[in-house]
Amino acid sequence: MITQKAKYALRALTVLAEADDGEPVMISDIAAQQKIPKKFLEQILLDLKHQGIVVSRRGKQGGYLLLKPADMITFGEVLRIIDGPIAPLPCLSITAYRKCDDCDDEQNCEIRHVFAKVADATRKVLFSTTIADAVAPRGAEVTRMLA
Amino acid sequence: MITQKAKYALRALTVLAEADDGEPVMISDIAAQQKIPKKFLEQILLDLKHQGIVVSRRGKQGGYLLLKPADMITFGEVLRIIDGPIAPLPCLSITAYRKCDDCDDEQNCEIRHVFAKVADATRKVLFSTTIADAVAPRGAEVTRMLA
DNA sequence: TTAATCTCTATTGATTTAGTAGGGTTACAC
DNA sequence: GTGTAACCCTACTAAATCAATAGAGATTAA
Repeated sequence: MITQKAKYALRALTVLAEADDGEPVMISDIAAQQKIPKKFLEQILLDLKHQGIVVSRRGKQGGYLLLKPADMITFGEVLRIIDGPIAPLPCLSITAYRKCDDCDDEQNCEIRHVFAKVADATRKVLFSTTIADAVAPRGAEVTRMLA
Repeated sequence: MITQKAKYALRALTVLAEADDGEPVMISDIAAQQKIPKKFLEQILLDLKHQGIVVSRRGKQGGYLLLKPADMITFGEVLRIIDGPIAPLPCLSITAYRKCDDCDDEQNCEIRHVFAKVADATRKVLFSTTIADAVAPRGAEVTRMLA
């Protein structure tokens, strides 16, 4: 299960993706629109800012904007920032590799072998889907395939 | 990430799969062989027993055996028993569906749509891989494909 | 200059994780 | 028929994580 926090982050980004270009959206507007506790959302957006996903403007008329175009922000990178490694085992993580405590011969680990496939399949989906895909009207994928 | 408990469960089952047919394996042997805390393993095997994956014999000369052949026990069903739902969102779980608190129109949820693909891809791997696959010598898959 | 807005750190209660503890029950071996 | 080696079951606990809340600080437009 992904965390509530990650869900909030993705929803918040879809709001920013749908905003007019260059127009910052206030935290409180995002929070209201997506039913996210405002103070919690503040932390989330701050994380996303520190990791280069969004930018902010302070003071009156301030708010948040996407730093990159929505079709350049993948679900995978957002999940990594908020929830940590995508991989189901530490020894399969690309960004946070760690040997399993109870495993000595990693190459021959029966478990690892199977979960490597799971990780690949998951990554394939998460890194090929962007925030733009999420906000696209349903049926857009078909449209694109026909184009 | 899957839990340590699930990893232990899968490893324990591979031990049972490699045991001689009809020969029970003692908890302490499994624990020693796979470096699993014995008392913790007791609980795990008990769960697996209650869910019809293994059977036990009590008393002296007792131990555990697989209830079904190893190639009929999938990673998916073991994970469900130990870690709960496979799905990354409660609203995508087959066995434990629950509406997301913050979501009213499930059909049009942008997030759900993406994670449905993740769930499908994950299930495809987890329910097509069995304990028998895990214990099979490396290269067996290729062998099978050439056969 | 003031009010609206983001920034940052700390704290908290609930839940989950990864075990430990400690009896109880069963059945083989002698 | 008794001892003891095995599984059975429930409860407990320490640490980590999750989902927030709290509150003071910094910045900027009006």
